[in-house]
Amino acid sequence: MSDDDATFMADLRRRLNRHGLRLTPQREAIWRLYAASPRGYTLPEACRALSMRSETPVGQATVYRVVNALHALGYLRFVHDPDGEHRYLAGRPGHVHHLVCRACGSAREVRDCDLSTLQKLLATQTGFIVEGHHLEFFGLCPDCGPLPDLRVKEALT
Amino acid sequence: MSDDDATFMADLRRRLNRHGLRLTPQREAIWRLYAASPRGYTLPEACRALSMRSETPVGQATVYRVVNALHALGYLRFVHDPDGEHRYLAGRPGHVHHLVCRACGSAREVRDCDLSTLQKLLATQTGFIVEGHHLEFFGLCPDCGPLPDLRVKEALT
DNA sequence: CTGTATGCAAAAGCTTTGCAAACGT
DNA sequence: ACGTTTGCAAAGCTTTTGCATACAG
Repeated sequence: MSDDDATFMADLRRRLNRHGLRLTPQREAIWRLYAASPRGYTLPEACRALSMRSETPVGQATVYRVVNALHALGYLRFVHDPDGEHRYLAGRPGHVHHLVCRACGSAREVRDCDLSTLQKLLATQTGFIVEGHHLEFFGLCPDCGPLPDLRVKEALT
Repeated sequence: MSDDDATFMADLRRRLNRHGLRLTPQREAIWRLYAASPRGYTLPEACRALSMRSETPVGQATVYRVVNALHALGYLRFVHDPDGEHRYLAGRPGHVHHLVCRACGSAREVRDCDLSTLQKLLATQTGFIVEGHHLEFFGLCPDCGPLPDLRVKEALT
């Protein structure tokens, strides 16, 4: 285990404790699973991945409960699949958007985002109190694209 | 039935026919349901709304099939609930974003959106082929806001 | 007429919940 | 020790599918 990793786990433990929550082997396993994948997992995917692995298998109900908790604490975010499914990703709290590959599903964070002008304009024009926004870019990552139309591939299966 | 309405239905029929699909009373009922609501419906909500109504009740399987078809044809879009649920809305095809009220859920279209500069920048910086984006604003509509924190209300139920 | 669409009911999948036993602090 | 967490299994949802019947074009 690297130093960074140990430090991070200690942080995670403190942060959980501050909310009256505990760091268990299952919670650590779930965090590690997500931290190791740029693509993230939907809940059913995470259940499958964590029940099949030999070391610290995690029950389905626990996966649902813990992923929701980590999301509420800001340790996990989610992006929307091409199918609209929630795909959870490891990430620290803050205002971040994503660039998601439609072929392999891997995601990168997008830090620049100046929509404040547009938000103010919307507020004046519509009378809405604009509280925030959700923005996702999609396309093909350097490893996947360019490709022929993906539907062609699907048709061959 | 107004002229516009009749014209629209004729368009819908033609467009369906072009894909080998037919305009049935059920499909018309589903379209009308959506066209009449600025808030839209999730699939289960639409099922409930369409099975309870006296005239042309529509079976659940049909609602799922037809909403998906209308979405594929571009007649319905969806936005994401606060819970992340898909809430379908009537709307013509094209590049449109939404401003969604978190209190009543009603949505308004946002037509201005210049993210092309940002998209190009992302493409150069990351090597992704950026194909598009999904953008939603949320806040409180003129009828609903300002309000005290909604979670307070939930806690009292 | 032909092929599409519908409704039913069953199946499959996803998510939540109650509870006794196990465990972290 | 205490209160939290876990896993199981059941229950509650949402969504899909197969098939016989009905209907639009």
